[in-house]
This record gives sequence, C-alpha cells and structure tokens, in this order.
Amino acid sequence: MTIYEVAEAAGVSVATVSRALNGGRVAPSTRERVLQVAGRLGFSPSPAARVLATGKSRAIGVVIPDATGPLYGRMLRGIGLELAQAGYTYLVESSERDPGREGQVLRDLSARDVEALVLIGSGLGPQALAAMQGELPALVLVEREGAELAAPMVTIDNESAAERATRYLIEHGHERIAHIAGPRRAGRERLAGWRRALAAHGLPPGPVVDGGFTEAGGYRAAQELIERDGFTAVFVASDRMALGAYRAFREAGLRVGADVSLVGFDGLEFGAYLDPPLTTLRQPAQQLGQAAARAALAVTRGERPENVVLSCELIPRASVMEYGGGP
Amino acid sequence: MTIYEVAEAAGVSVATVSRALNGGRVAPSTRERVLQVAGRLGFSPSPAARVLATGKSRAIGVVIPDATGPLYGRMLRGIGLELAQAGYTYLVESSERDPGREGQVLRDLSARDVEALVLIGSGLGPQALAAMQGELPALVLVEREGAELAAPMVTIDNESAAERATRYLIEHGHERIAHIAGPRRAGRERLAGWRRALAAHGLPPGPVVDGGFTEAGGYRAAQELIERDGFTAVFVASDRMALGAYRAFREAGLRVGADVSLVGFDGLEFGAYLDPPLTTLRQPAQQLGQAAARAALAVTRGERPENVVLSCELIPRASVMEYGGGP
DNA sequence: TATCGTTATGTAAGCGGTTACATAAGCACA
DNA sequence: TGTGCTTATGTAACCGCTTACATAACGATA
Repeated sequence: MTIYEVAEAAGVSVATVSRALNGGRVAPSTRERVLQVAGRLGFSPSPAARVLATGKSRAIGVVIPDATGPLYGRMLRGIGLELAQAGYTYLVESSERDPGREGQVLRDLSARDVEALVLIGSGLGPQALAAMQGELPALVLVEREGAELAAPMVTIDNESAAERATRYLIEHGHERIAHIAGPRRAGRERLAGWRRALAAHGLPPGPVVDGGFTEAGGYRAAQELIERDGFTAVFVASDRMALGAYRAFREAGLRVGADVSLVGFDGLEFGAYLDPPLTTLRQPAQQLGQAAARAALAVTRGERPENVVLSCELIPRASVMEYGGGP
Repeated sequence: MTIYEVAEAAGVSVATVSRALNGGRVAPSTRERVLQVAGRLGFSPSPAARVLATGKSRAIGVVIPDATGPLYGRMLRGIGLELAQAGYTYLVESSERDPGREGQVLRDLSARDVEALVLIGSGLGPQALAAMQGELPALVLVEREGAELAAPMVTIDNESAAERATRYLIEHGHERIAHIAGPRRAGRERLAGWRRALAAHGLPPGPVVDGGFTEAGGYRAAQELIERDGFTAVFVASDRMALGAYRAFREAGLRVGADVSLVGFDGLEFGAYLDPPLTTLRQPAQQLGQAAARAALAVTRGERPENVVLSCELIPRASVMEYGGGP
C-alpha cells in the first residue's frame, strides 16, 4: 500500500495525498476525501521512505548504563510515553557500564540516524564526549556530568534531597550523623547536602566513608564506621550501599532502626522489604525520562531547552527511630 | 557522506562500492581499495535508504507487558545482545498490561516496518492475535499462550520447575504442601508441576487457592489457607504473591521458615532481602531474550525455528526448613 | 582467429515518500 | 473583457541505497 495507490483511489496526485496527510495546503473537501480513502485502504506511510525524503528519522537514541537497573525501566517508560505523543520512537542500547562500549554504542546509534541522543547516568567523561560530539547528533544528559558540554541536562536535586534526608535524621533527635558517600557528581552533591544540613543546624559533620555506590562498598564502609564509632545515624548515598550497611550492622550486633538509624537514596523496591524497611529518597525516574524526552524533542527542533532539575520524595520507614539518649 | 562520494574517491561505480560493502562479487583488490576508502572517509550507509531499497528494516519489535517489570530488563538485554551480532536492532513498546493498548502497540510497531514481533508475557489472547496476524509481521511468543498460532514459542519449563520446587519441600520432610496458584498458562503449568511432584511421592494434594499473581492476591490466598489449615509448606506460584503471603503469615503470628515453609517463583531481587530470605526458582530471563531474538532472526530469514524451552534454577534460602514433627 | 563462457564492473531503474516549481482555475478590479 | 493575484493541484526531481541487466575484458576452446 503506497501513496500512489491512495492517490489513484482518491483521484488526486501523490503530492496532494502527501499534503493532506501532513497538514499542507489542501482544499478542505479534498483533504476529507483523501483521509477517508487512506483510512479505508489502511494506508500507513513507509517510515524509511519518509526518512529518506525528509532527512528526519523521528527516532532518538537512548543509552543506559545497565539494562537491568531497576530505575531505567521507569525512565524508558517516561521517554516512550513522551515521544509517542510526538510520533517519535527511541532505540535503547546499554553500555553495560563500560565507557569503551559506550563509545561504540554512541557511534552505532548515530549510524542509525537518530535525531538526538539521551545519555543516562555515568559513562564516558565530558572530555571524551566533547571529542566525539562532532560525529554525534545533539545530546541530552540525564543525571550525568558534563555541564560544560552545551547540552541540555536533566537531573535530580541531589543536594536538596540529601539535605532533606539529613534534616529528617536531625529532626528525629540525631546529632552525630555519619555519611556513606558515593563517587561522581551524584555522590559529591549528596555529600554536599549532608554537609549543608549539618551546618544549618550547627552540628559537626560525622565521619564520612566512601562506598563506591556498590553493596560491597557499603558493607565495608559501614564496617569502617562501626570501628571509628561516634554516630547514631547514617545517611547512605544509595539504597544498594544501604543494603551492605544493613549486613555490616547486623554482623556487628547493631540493630538498624534501634541502635542506629539509616536513610538510603534511590527508592529501590527492595528497600521496602528490608528488616526494618529502609527510609529512603525516591528518584522520580519516570519524570526524568519524560523531561529528557521533551528536551530531546526540543533539540531536534533546533531549540536549546532549559535544564531541568527534579526533586526526590522522602519515604519514611522504620529504619529511622527517634533518638533520645546521651552519648 | 554517500556511497557516491565513496565511489568517486575509490574510482569505481556505486554498484561496486555497494557490492564491496555487502559481500557481493568484486575483485579482491577492488574490494580492498573500496573498504579502505570507505573507512578513511568514515562512510556509514544510510539505514533508511537501505531499508527502502531492500525492504528489510533490520529491526524487530518487542512488546513487553510492563516497562518496570524487573525481568524485562534482563530479557531486553538478551535480545539486544543477540540482535547486535546480526546487525539488527529492536524497538520496544510496553502494553502496560492493557490488551487494547497492546493491539495499538502491535499496529504501531508494524507500521514502523519491523521484520518480526516478539511478544513477551501475557496480553491479547490467541484468537485476537490470530485475527490480527494478517496485518502483522511474523510473531515470536515468549512465555505466552498461543500454541495454535503457528508462531515459534520460547518458554520456561514451568511444570518441571514447579515439580522441582515441590520436591524440594518434600525432601525437607513436608508432606502436606499447599499451593497459591496463578492464572493463565504459567499458573496452570506450575499447578500441574506441584500436583505431579505430590503424586510421584504418593502425597495428597494440599489446599490450592488462587492468588492472581499479585501481592494482594497472595496475601488473601495465604489468609484463606491459614483459615483452612492442614499444611506445613506452601509452593507459591510467584515471588510477588509470596510477598503477600509473608505478610499474611506474619499477621497470623506464623513464622515463615519455622512454622511454615515457603517456595516462590521468578527469582526477583527482593526475595533475597525478605526475612527470612525466600527460596525461589530463578527465571533465565536473559537467555529467554536471547532465544527469542534468535527465533526472530530465523523467522525473518523465512525459517520456522523450533520452540525453545528453558529451565529455571532453584535458589535455596531460609524460607524452607526441615520439617520433623507430626501434625 | 572466431566463438563462447567467465568474471568484473558499470548503468540506470526502482524503493516510497516529500516538495520546489509549474500550471490551472477562480476571482476581483479596471 | 483583459490583467493580475490567490489558491488548489499536478509534475517530476530527489533522498541514498540495491540490484537486474548490459557491457567489457579476458582466457579457453574449437
């Protein structure tokens, strides 16, 4: 079923059909008739032909660090929803947290003619990206370094969220609050938020240990904290690290939610099923995806969209208890 | 950068370039030269033009029931890995568990020229699918009803896995084993496996209650079981339902792993963090995806691939305890 | 040497849309 | 009634590939 058959059936030329279908100048009566015929014939234009003719693929590429990450599904849903409204689709590829592979993935997606690339999470550094930018379509960065890259960014307000989390602990009577930190921009910002909350309440920063955003790292970090002592609560920069911390505390004979209070970050599902359930900050994953898609659509139109910053929601659960006592 | 520029630079015609690039008949020396020039110029052929010329899009469509489902990410990874090797990509869309929407999604993907469609999990019934088959490309069904559909199927061996799970409980001394069942093919097969294991050991089937594959359903089903009594262990047809069951048992003052043993199904991440950790059967999600992609590639070649049946792995955890005593 | 079969390469016609440009029709106005 | 402007529609080129068919070159064979 091609546009020629529709033209023939409607008794007009292909140009008129094309115009009727794409909102060009056509007499209303003609448009009506063409649309009707096209509908009856079940005509749907060949995307390939359209791409070839217009040079616009109506597709954007999305790169995620890890196909199995629980947040990425939600982000992709947001992206898909938003793009569908504009008649766009997306191609996803995962870098599997390997910067080298990410480079390939980027090239691969560009070779597939995507009009924009949404890069989610960490991967190639800003300088590497800058070096490639010439051969790539417009970028949109989601929760990723690269402010210097002249690409619209969609992020969460890590610092405010971290501050909120820490304040929550303070409001529950904690005065000596440690931090298990993570790397990169997200890690730094969360650390800063923790600092800011403590400073705002005139409290001294408790010990900080890096946990590398992994479960094993969280475990080791918590062990180190336990050794150093001097805290009644910990703000952990990710749920995954909090998982490791639970284990370390349990092994040390400390009860989370009683002997020590914990707040995580991300809002991953398993947090609700830990014992005790983990207080955490939920990332607005789907909204991040939607915002990213909107930005991507904007750049394909040649616009330069504003950066977007979304905030996280605190989910209070039993891992935080009121702290009453002395040292 | 088009094939014409490459042809010009290499001093040959576009036909020769095309042949050199696609493995047609070309003199080895010419091929060498063309490849070199193309490489130097960074030529990468326009997918749209290629699709238009060949009628093959080198893309397959994937429909999942739910973008946030933890298993789908793994399946998509498997699909992506397998397709990439063949130079194919995929487009994903989610039906959001709405059969009507799935119909749209299928049409949408077909309109996007995919060469095959991989349908994962439940959705449109076989008859509805059969009715649409005329307007769709070849289908591949993953863990889905539709044996009558003349489409290759990729499934897990639900029945064997369920039998294995039940046998595991029997080996731990349980003789009165209940079942929380789920709907559809997967539910029926798991029920059958449970039955078979009991029969094989000459044990009477314990009570069976339907839990609809949801957490709330699992909760209610467990409540009903508790009321009926007469079991020391439960084989629950999904981890999600097991979650509800944990809650019901806890509320009834029964300790999972002590007063009652539980085995789930799916191998979702949170199961490891329940208290006690849930014994379950891990679905080979990534392999399912790979097998589906292989099947899809085969059908695009006009082959009729064999059905694939994969098995699940039992993950023993603390939700199952040795049962020693009497009633 | 004329003929034929191979093999390597070139020419040009699509594939199915979009769109610049040409044309025709209709109307207002002098 | 002729002129000019606006509006609706048609014609055909083009997007960048693939590939059927034509052609040329070259040995091998009669």
